[in-house]
Amino acid sequence: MARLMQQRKDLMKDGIYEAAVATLVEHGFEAMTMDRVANEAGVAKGSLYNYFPNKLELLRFVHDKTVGPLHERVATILGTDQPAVDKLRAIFRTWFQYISEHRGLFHFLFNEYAVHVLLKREGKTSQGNAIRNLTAVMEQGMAEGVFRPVDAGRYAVMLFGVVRETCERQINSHKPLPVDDMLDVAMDFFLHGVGQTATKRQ
Amino acid sequence: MARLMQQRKDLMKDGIYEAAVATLVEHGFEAMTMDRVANEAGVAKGSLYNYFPNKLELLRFVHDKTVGPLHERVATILGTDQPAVDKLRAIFRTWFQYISEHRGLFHFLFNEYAVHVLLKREGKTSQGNAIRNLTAVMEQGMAEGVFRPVDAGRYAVMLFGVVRETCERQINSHKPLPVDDMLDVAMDFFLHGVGQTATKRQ
Amino acid sequence: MARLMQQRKDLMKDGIYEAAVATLVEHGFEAMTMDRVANEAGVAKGSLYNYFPNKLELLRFVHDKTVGPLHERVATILGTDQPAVDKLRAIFRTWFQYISEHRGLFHFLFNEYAVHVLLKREGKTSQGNAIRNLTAVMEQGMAEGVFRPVDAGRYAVMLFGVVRETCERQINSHKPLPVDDMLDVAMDFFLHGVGQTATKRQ
Amino acid sequence: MARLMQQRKDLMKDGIYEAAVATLVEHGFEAMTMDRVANEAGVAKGSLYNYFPNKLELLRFVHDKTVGPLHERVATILGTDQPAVDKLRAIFRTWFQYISEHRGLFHFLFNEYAVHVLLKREGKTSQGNAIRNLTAVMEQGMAEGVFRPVDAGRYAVMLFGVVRETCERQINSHKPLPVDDMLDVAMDFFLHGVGQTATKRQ
DNA sequence: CATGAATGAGTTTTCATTCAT
DNA sequence: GATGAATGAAAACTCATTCAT
Repeated sequence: MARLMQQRKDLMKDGIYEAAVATLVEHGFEAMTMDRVANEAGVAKGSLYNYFPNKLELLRFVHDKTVGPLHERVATILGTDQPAVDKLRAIFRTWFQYISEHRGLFHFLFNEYAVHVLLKREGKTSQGNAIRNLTAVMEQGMAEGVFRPVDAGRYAVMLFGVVRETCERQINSHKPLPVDDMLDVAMDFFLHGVGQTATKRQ
Repeated sequence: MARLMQQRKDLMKDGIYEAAVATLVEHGFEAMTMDRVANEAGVAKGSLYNYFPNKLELLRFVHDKTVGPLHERVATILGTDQPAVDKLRAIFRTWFQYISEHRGLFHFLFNEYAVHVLLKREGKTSQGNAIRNLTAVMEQGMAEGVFRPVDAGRYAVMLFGVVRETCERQINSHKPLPVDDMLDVAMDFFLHGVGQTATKRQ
Repeated sequence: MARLMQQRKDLMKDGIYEAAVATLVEHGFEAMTMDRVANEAGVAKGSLYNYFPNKLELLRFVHDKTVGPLHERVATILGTDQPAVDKLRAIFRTWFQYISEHRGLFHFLFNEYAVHVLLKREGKTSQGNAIRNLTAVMEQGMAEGVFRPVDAGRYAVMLFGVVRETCERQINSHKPLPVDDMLDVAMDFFLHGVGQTATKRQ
Repeated sequence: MARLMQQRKDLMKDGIYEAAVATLVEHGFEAMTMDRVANEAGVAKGSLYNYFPNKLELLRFVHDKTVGPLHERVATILGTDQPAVDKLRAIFRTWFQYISEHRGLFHFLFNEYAVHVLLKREGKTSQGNAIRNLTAVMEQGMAEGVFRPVDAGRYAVMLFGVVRETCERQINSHKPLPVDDMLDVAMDFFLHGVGQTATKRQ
């Protein structure tokens, strides 16, 4: 009985979630009004407030539900004992795949100022998390001797920039690229840079 | 006579521009109301509409007037006959300096969804422009033989990602880094990547 | 059988009554929502409507159940064969004690506009009742010869004003006075007024 | 020019004031919505906010504009060098007259819980003011030897209760009494009380 | 009967835009 | 052209009431 109720409740939350995402993707953040979400979800405006105390909380829910699985998958990868390079490939692949499957949410999650502000309050921006993870892998790679000794944090930032911008292009492009393709290019850039005479460095 | 009128008009537009920027920086994008801009500019709200048909057009103007000088400086650099690597350094330096000097405007210029939508219409986002420029330099570098032969466009995208994310960190950081520092790190990453055994590639 | 049901029903109504009073006292009239009452009573919001057809009726019930005992006590006093002055003292004492014990409900019971409107319909406001009672005692006192011959109804009104305002001060004061104290002062004012040369009247 | 503008502005404020009062009188405080006020005033809802930053401020304005003149008249009386009894008569007359002229506002100003709360924040309830004034006159009367030596503050409270309740009856009565009549009765009660054998006190 | 999710009209407030002066 | 009051369409949020389970 209680189980059924809970299921029902979850179903409703999921419905609202999907409506919110649809609204977000279709009209952007500024236009995501409670009215539209309710309308899209096919429920009354007031009903939204039975599930989320306010718009912010709904936003948070959308964010968490969207980003959560991604974080989990990445966490799993980080927990393995693969070499750094393999972890990196796996993480990149996860991201690229995820992005390819959730094209519309990308802008919302990464670019939206409001979301940025909203989530920064709690110090849990997606970027922050991602960069922390990348930093860990960078350090592992340096320990393994496969990465040059650099400032792991700052290179993680740049690395994240590479991935992010790649994703953004993927999203906005009319003919999206295969995941493996993106992966190879990013790894190549990351590992070797663009300079021709890399030997000089030695 | 007409010239004087035009000057007068331009002066007014400039005043409004500065008021808009001040409002933007001080209160953020969401809170940039016509009321506040008018107030900041010391003119009546209605007067704004004598110079800009609507808020969007005002935003466009602000964007263009803000980003314009940046584009010009970059264009100048592109027009010189320096080697690709030097051009790149110069462009990066320009950007980093610019960002450091316009911290408050960063989100508005690069990330704000509304601006994105606003400017995408004409295919002239800052990103688009920047990446086109970087692609040109990449191609020059390859022609010079200092860059490996790669897909210039896609590497330009990643390169832009490096710069953009670096800028974003710079903006959000409590203790911003010196421009030269950012520059060295970005160039190092760009040229050599992170991989240790670069020699293997040969 | 039916009796048990009725008892059960009454029990429920009492529970709701107490919850309503608690809400009223804690959060004030404006914030007394059906939600809060249900919550406080530990029943479902919908259940309230099995016992009261609507919020107004609940309010009416709360009012009556709260004021009822007061009326009864006063009625008992009126029914005795004490002299008017003693009755008056007894009634005043009853009121002052009651107010001291129900501080939080005062506004709701005496001043709240909504309640006023709500109850005026039936011409049975607390004030109306109280003044009728006072009028009776005034008349008795005049018959006994201890009160001057005056317009009983109008003096009853003023007398009620004395009591009411005293109560209101008591409620709003940070250091409430002892009941006997209030009583003595009110009786003194009522009997003698403030004029110095009362003898002149004779 | 500026004068005309100011006049225009004041006219609007007055219009809103009157609309607010009308709404208040007709429907009570709870039902005084900005919508209704705007409607009653014949202006757009948004226009209200050009004159009052929020509903509370509108309320405050209504209160002040309503009560202000009364306070002024009373202050004038207090400033004279009449004997206490004459001052009292004059003050009472002012109140009774004022009440007779503003019947509908009475409940709002004296009985409304919300107003009470609202104004208590600033320690400027009408009651507070009135009682302070009465206390001063009480003290003067005692100094003059025409009033018995009593606790001026507490008797002022009761005195105010007399006046207030008289006013309230006046408001709610179908056949209001002449001001002079109310005045005589109140003064008589105040000076002599109701007790027959006042001589006993001596 | 008990429940509590669903409803939707109603509330305050904001703000881009218009327009009479 | 300049002004700023007037507008009204949203927006977020509340809450008494209903009703399927």
